[in-house]
Amino acid sequence: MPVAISKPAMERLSQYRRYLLHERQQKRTFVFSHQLAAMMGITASLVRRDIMVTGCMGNPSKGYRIDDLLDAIAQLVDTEEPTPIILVGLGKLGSALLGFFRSRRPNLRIVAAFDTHTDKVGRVYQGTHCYPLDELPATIHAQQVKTAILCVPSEAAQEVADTLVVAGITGLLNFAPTRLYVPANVYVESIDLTTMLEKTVFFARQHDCARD
Amino acid sequence: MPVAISKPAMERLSQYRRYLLHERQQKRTFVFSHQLAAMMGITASLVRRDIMVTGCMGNPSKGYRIDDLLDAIAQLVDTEEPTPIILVGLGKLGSALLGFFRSRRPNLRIVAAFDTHTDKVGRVYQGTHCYPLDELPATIHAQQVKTAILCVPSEAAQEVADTLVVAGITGLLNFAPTRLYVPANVYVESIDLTTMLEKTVFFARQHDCARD
DNA sequence: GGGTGTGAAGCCGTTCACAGCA
DNA sequence: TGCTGTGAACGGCTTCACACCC
Repeated sequence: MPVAISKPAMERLSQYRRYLLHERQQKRTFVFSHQLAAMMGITASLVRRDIMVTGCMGNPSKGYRIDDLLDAIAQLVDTEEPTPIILVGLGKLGSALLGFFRSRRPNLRIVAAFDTHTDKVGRVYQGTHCYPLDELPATIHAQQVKTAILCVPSEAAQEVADTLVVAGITGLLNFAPTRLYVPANVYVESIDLTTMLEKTVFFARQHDCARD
Repeated sequence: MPVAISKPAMERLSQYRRYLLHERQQKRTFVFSHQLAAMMGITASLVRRDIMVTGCMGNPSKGYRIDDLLDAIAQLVDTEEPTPIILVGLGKLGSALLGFFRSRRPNLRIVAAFDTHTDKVGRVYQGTHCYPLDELPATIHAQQVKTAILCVPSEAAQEVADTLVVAGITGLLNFAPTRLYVPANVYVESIDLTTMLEKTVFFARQHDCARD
């Protein structure tokens, strides 16, 4: 672990990259921190702080070289080879996510999908093969998979998570609205869609009241 | 706005509720703060702090009455009538979300979906009718919708968001990987799935290195 | 004794402020 | 002059610590 990166900083780096890639396509070669800040809706200091952890150096009159930034971010957050990922649970949400993640970052490849339903097993969804759950450990070992996306119903989530952890998964992106109990050496990122919607509704109402 | 609730507190209240509803189904009538804390993976003090803002009072020997808590949370975060919500963008992700949110909180009803593709308009997805985009303002006004879920491609997101805001939307749950520029009286909650996956991959690797 | 309610302290991410530099 | 790099200050959320109560 070369440098410690906080979770919010990590999220921002991922988003800087998206913007930088876009800018590079426009043949631009330099950016100022305040430009990144403006498009992210944050302060320029924060951008510079984030860039500090990448070790990238800017130039007071030109700003940061986009290629340097992209390399630095890639070196910090990516591996050399594409990272294999698996997805468990091919319900509506699961297969939508398969499609969503396909064709985003080419370095993040969903190499296999898993489901219990026998009618799904063997078929191909969004270009990804579906296997039965009991092939999980073999696939994880064979491809050295470390990250899994979990889209199974809440009731099954903990059990599947246990299987994944035993098989060697150390990172879980969890869409089931349940807390997962995992060992300390496993990272869980939960996206609780219902909670997010309730939160949006709540603040929508609050903002509505506050309007003049 | 009776009490100020921070964003993290709001998320936790939504999650307490899920657990409390589950407990009530098991015929349990009281909980201690440390029980809620254990299942959320947080400290008991934090739970008590959150409960403080609801105005609910506990009993040192019994804990909190579950019905009281549920009422207090509902009063704080819900409206009396079901809240109407619209969803824009019926791609794979959009229709998966329609299905996901249907049958979750009955008080949050997705009353209509919208898309530009003429072959989708007029059809029914997951029990929800799909309308063309130009009917957005009429529907928002007619049903007094304040919250919208945005699942359109990045390129279209800002334009659609502008339309929504003009029509009176004050809360946006955005799945497009772009920052949205909106007036200060509009709340935006963005779920950046690609960033979340990158984040998970990054910390998965870090945790993997740190294991003994 | 064990749990609640809450002032006070702590922590960590963000912002400020400014020296250094092109 | 205007931007970068960064120590110092700030602020808000979380945790500590403890009085009070059953």
